[in-house]
Amino acid sequence: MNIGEASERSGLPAKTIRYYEDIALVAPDRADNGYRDYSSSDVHRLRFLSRARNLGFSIDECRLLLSLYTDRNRASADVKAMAEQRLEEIDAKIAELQSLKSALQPLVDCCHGDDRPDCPILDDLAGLRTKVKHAQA
Amino acid sequence: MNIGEASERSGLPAKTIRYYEDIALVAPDRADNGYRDYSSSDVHRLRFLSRARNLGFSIDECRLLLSLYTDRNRASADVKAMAEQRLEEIDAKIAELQSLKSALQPLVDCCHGDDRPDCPILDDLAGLRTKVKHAQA
DNA sequence: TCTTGACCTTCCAGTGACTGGAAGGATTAG
DNA sequence: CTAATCCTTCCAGTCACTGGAAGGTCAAGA
Repeated sequence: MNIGEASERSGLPAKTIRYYEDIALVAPDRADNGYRDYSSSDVHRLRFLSRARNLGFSIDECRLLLSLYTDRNRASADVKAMAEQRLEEIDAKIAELQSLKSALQPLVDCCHGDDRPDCPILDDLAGLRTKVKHAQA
Repeated sequence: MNIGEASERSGLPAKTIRYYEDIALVAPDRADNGYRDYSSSDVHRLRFLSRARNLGFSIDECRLLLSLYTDRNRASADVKAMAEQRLEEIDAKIAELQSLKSALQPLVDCCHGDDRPDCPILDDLAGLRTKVKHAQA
């Protein structure tokens, strides 16, 4: 099948599929007219990539996951370790965002947000640490 | 002061400071020897940038925040709106990561993670939807 | 048969916000 | 005098695409 159909079936944009070929994640055949010709196992591979990317695995991790996937002797421990690391990264990112939020929220809460010029958010950015009233829940 | 000291005082790497000059966020003087010469208000600006970046504002948002900061007539509403949008982005990102986590966690939980080859994580990536036992809390 | 439009190809450049490194000049300490 | 440290500019690389230009191919309709 042509790249358009492979794109539809895998859910990946054609541009992305060509890019994945550039970096050797897929290797479709070529038809006589020069068009790429995808087999259903190519599409399978693309769907695998799509899912793994959606779970936040990097391209290099995807490459490794693919090689583990096609290696009938791999140990599930290898995959589990990668997934656990992903989970840790996710947790770290969530924690970071929550601390960001707890820094920004009180500033927003105590900025009156009208057409007067004084603004505790800018004051904070400028390093003028004014007392921030804790917002009532 | 030279860039090294400005870097120390602002907490930004010298590379970053030069980059900020490239994109016109700061404009230090030049000494006779060609070295950049930072005033304390330059450093103030850099610290402002550092704080805003740490809160996750983009470079363009920082540019806007700086211009609002130096505009004595700005309305605090403008700044508040930007900060509120940031908060929304943060919330959206947290939600996304949590949904990622809830997709990945059960796979990790039910992967035995030993040297046997069968692995529910890879099965899921491959589209083989095996039943995932809900982990006991 | 011609033409239109959808599809495909390659290649180049841009994204955001830096970061690394090379090559070379200036300054300072010993 | 020399070595180390600092500074300069400029170029390239990061990550994972994405946009666009220029042009070839194909299928359907008038």
